[in-house]
Amino acid sequence: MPELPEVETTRRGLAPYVVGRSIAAVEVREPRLRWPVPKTLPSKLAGQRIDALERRGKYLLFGTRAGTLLVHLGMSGSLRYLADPPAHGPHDHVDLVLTGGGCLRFNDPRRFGSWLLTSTPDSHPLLKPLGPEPLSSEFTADYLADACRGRRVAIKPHLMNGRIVVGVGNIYANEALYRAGIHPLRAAGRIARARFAPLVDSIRAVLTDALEEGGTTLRNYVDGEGNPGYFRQSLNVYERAGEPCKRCGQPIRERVVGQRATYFCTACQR
DNA sequence: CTAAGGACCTGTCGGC
DNA sequence: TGCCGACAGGTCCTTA
Repeated sequence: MPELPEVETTRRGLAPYVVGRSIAAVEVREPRLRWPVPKTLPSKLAGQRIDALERRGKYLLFGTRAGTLLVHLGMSGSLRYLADPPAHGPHDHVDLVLTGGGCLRFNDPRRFGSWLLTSTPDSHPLLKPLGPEPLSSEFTADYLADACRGRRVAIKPHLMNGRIVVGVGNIYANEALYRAGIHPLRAAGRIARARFAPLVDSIRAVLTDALEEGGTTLRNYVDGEGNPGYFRQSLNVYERAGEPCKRCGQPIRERVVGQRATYFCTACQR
């Protein structure tokens, strides 16, 4: 579910409620997530102050003196701040209870999310291999052109590979390639050099626009305060198979590429 | 090394 | 109405 705009929206919404506050307890009702929630995680975090809430790719990083809590929302996860938490419901797997009332509640029907603790986030095996942040100055046309050189894989799954660039999932890969006029099945290594600047700009623009709308809600996603994202209405191709291209009127096509639904306009994308 | 496919889970929806 | 298969925003791991 959550791609960069949704995770960043969650981070921004939660930060004012949690940064500077202390953890009273971590209540793990269902430890069977993508990886088991470590049994020692609650005792290590109890009593710690949350000094920072940052994001790397689709991971949220809660910094404490005892280590950094890594939270990933997987496909269907959401993390909400509840000032006065009601009784937990289905799929409310973890509560991070703050001193003085309030808690962060993690809900994740499919359990592809994760809660892990590390004292060395920079060298953590899940974070270390990640590529640049797409909204940072590191992500340039030169960088992406290099990262595509000689690759036979289709550009769309290549953009969704976190080692190339982080934060771009299925919705925004489809949307960015539409904006850039690049066919999602084109081999990454067969993209002309001059097309990388517009592609980088398109990726940035899609993510930035989605961020302004609070992300995209298709099913489960809500931000830190429980609000859905409103970018769905701005999608040009995603889940629009058969509907007219907003630019040329041809029907949007759908195909499965790398096991993921892929949407494009054959007239506008080459 | 690269690339492709399976695996992990639950909920929902369309078709018969 | 009920059942079954396909599919859903991610990404690691295995296999070729």
